[in-house]
Amino acid sequence: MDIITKDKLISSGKFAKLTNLNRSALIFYDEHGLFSPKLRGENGYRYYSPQQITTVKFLTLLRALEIPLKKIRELVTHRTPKTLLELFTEQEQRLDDEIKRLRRAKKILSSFHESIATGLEVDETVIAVHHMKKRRIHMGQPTNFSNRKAFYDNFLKFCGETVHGGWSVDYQIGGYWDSMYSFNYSPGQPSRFFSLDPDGEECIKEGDYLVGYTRGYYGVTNDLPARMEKYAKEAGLEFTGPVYNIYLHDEVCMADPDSYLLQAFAAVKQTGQTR
Amino acid sequence: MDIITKDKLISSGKFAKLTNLNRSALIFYDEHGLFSPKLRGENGYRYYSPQQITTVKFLTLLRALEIPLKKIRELVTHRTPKTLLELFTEQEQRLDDEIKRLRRAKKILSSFHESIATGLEVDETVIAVHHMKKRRIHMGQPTNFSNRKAFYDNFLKFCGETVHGGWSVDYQIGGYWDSMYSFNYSPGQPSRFFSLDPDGEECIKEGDYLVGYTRGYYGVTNDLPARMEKYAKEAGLEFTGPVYNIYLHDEVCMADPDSYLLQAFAAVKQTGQTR
DNA sequence: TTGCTCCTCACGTCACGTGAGGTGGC
DNA sequence: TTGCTCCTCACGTCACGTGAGGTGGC
Repeated sequence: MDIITKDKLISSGKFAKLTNLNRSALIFYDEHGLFSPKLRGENGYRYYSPQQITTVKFLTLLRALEIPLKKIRELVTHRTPKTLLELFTEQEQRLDDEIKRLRRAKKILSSFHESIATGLEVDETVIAVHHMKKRRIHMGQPTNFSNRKAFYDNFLKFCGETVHGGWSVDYQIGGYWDSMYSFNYSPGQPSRFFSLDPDGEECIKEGDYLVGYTRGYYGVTNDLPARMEKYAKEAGLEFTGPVYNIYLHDEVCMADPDSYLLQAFAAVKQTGQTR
Repeated sequence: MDIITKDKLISSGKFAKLTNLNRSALIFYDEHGLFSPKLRGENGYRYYSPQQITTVKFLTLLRALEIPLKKIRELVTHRTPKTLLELFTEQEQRLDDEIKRLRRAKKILSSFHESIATGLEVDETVIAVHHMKKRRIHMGQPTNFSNRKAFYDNFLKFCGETVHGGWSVDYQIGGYWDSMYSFNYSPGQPSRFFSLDPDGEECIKEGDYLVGYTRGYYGVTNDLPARMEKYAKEAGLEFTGPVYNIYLHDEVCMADPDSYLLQAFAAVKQTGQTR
């Protein structure tokens, strides 16, 4: 090997720039026996060899994988091709998992994103028929409102069963009624809960829906069911399917609980008999 | 809104289990004004409402995005649909970047993986002709060996130019010679450096290569060039293209610098004249 | 009564980042 | 000489995790 002379070597500042590391990180690695400069000047200056760039690159790769320094130190002192191969195999798996996790987070984000954006675009004073695209959801079991804390029990039950079934409870949760009749009769008691899970096993069917909005805390529907029924009657619409409630703006994006924006939509068809 | 009574509420331990958070995290959030229980018992017990599960879910989503608590606190106190929409748009971008970063890390890992695995499978005592698949690389500029620290200068130059050109210097770096003649003549002085970048603009062409191995520190080729020439002569092979050097086992997986495993391969064809 | 859960400090951890105060090199 | 780089402490930071020591509830 070569004789090491200072003129071939690189000071800590320059080496930091070359490797895109903070100088303090280099000092930290040196102090903790992870990675030391090739040479120490009589004045204490740290000098690195160009070859050490590749070593640092490998170190930063391991750090980018969030392997703790303790494990890196172990690894580096006991490395063999076989142990490294094991590590790499394990880490490739971990990376796959992590990528999946991030993709999931993206899905959740864009689900919220869509709701909030819709809430901003929409004219909430107007009730109208809109064509809605198919939308996947995860549907919970039927609810059971027999005692006074039933809402919470049902909500908890939905969350528990959702997680237990391997579904995610991170998407927004909405309320489902079998019919406009039951929505109007007991707007605070959905027949089922559902979550806006784009990988859900069921879906909100594509089709025409009568869509209305109101503001208020969870469960507050004000006169919305009545307004929807009235509109339907006047427009010659017949309710043909379930009613869905989704909070487009909820606690996630609003501080004032009385301003949450509820969207209700019910499957309808034209009867032809307009008043 | 409902009157809050304890029987609808959930203790900190149970709430922690429900939300899959550590109890200490809940206490930490409470102490730092991020998220507090609905009710505090006279004995100091923390009681959460089932509704707060969704709040926590949102919190953990933000934490999963690695948004610092400080920013989360700001966000939560000043949230509006618009600011949240901005945040989500920004975070979706960040997630895309992060996924790209992880994919890149995976590529780097699998590149090392392949080298190490090949090094373990191979019979390093044998020189032989192998058909090699096309392999993308990033090729550096021609080297210039005029002074005694030229190797390091060239190496640094390659690294600098690679990064500067937008390429990655995280893949393994190898040596390239225009011909077997120049490899044999100056085995310590490659005509160019290259990196095993699978997105590189050039490639090692698919075809037949004479492949040999030796062990030693970077730049140590021992008698490998001579052995390759001898083998070629005896087997009636003609060298038709460049020579590549790759360290299958280098400092990444070996502690002993004298045991690094070098693979050299040179493009050949049969002349038909076997001795 | 037993065992489980809850509480509040207080200190630890991880991988650096950030000065303060001072020296070395071209 | 000036300005830049380097050094060594020492303390800060971030988001909890981990006991210790003690109380409350069924």
